Amino acid sequence: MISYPLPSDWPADEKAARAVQDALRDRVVLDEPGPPPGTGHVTGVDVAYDDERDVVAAAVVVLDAATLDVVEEATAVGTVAFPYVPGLLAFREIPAVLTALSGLTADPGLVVCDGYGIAHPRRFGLASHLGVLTGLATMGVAKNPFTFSYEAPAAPRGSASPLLDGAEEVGRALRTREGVKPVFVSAGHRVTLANACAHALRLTPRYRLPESTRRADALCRAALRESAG
DNA sequence: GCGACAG
DNA sequence: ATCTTGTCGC
Repeated sequence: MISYPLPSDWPADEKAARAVQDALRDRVVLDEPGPPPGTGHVTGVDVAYDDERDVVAAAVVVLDAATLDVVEEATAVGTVAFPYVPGLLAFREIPAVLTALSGLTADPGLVVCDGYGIAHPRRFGLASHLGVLTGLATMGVAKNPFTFSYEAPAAPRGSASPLLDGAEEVGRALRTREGVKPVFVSAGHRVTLANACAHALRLTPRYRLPESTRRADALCRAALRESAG
């Protein structure tokens, strides 16, 4: 099994965190198409919190990309080491996520994060950060447009419209269910935006959110409950 | 200065 | 993220 250690220079405050983002953003790879949709593995990642106890639980669920069957799961429980600050989400979630990923035996394949990749104030969101640290292909699927703007995509499933930061397309608003609020897809690392959207559609045969994040969400919540009572 | 703001 | 009852709909 592969180990994904937390960098020794992990920041403790906001100023240092932004400096880390500025130092690593150039390592993001966006010219690789990424794994073909429907092949290999797709891994969902999510994190849950218990603010009262300062506890964080992360879960990673490896799925067979073709059947969406669960191949392997892993969780990690730890202490919250960073507050939620818009734009710095990665520093709150990544420590526990790396520990959970290190518990896997299977190849993660494409990692799908609950949040953003390149669609970020400094173009280095959670998915991109996780990709650079692990070398894995990553993408983000967020439930909200964050600070970006978009025009509602057409009603049919599969319709999409650009997610904009000014005039720059940083991601895409993708309709995964007919007539339902779209999800916001962005490339993280070693994946193309078009390919990321194709993966997102394959992962949503029934619900608005990807099966990968739904599985990971349920698992990290369960892990958090079991860590308490 | 004010409001907005992934999870 | 998390706190929370009922409610509308397939």
